Amino acid sequence: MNCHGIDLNCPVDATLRLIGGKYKALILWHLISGTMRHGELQKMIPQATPKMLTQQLRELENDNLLTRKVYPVVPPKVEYSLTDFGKSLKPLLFAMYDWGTQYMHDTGRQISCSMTMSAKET
Amino acid sequence: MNCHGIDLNCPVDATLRLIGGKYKALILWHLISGTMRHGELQKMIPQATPKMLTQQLRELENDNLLTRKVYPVVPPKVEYSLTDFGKSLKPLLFAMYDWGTQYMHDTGRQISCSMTMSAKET
DNA sequence: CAGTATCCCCAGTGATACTG
DNA sequence: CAGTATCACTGGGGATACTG
Repeated sequence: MNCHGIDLNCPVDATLRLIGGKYKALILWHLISGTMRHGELQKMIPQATPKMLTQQLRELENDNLLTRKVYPVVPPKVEYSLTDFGKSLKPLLFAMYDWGTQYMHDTGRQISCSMTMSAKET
Repeated sequence: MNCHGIDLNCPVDATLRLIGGKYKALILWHLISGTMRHGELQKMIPQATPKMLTQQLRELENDNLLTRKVYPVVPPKVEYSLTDFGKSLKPLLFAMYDWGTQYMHDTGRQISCSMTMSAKET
């Protein structure tokens, strides 16, 4: 039994169960460049509704891929950051980025969501 | 406009649109080790119903990630293989496999779906 | 701001039966 | 064997309104 009550026997399957959610890889990818607030993530992933974004963030938090830090201030402030476990996904996320970049280049599309290379060094 | 009628601007998003389908990464992963028939894939991905498997295979075919070869024999025989474009996903799929393997190892789970290392050399 | 709480709908999926 | 066709359902996800 895994964290979702289903047998995991294939590593690729296991990976997908953790980061295969609708916006999970995208969220994790954007968090590579650093801590972000809910609203910032919302702007970067506009296709996700606030509800969905929150839901995916909660699942990622439950799976220990990111941490949620709440500041007791008004107005509310919440920051999301990758855990070390989440950071271990960097090679995979960069592989996704690289393949997508190549694909978009080959098909002549613009790339409007880039990533500073400095993040890769961390 | 991309192949599904939605703007693609983030490479990670672009990647997910092509291989983010429910069983797509799994299908592509299993095809790395070579050509496979529908029934073989079905056994390797039992959680997918035949209908779903066919549907995902069609989408992958439409996106030129795999080819479908029909032999005009009785009983029918259909073989699926990765295209060169599909093979370009290998680094990404192996990154998924590697991360999943590490994760399963860390959480003390058995790995019953392995992959011969020979495939990696191709 | 960063969420919850509700309601609601339909598209994705399963189950079943059938066919070239 | 490798599908297609059909029906039925349900729960994932959208829309909206509200709150600490």
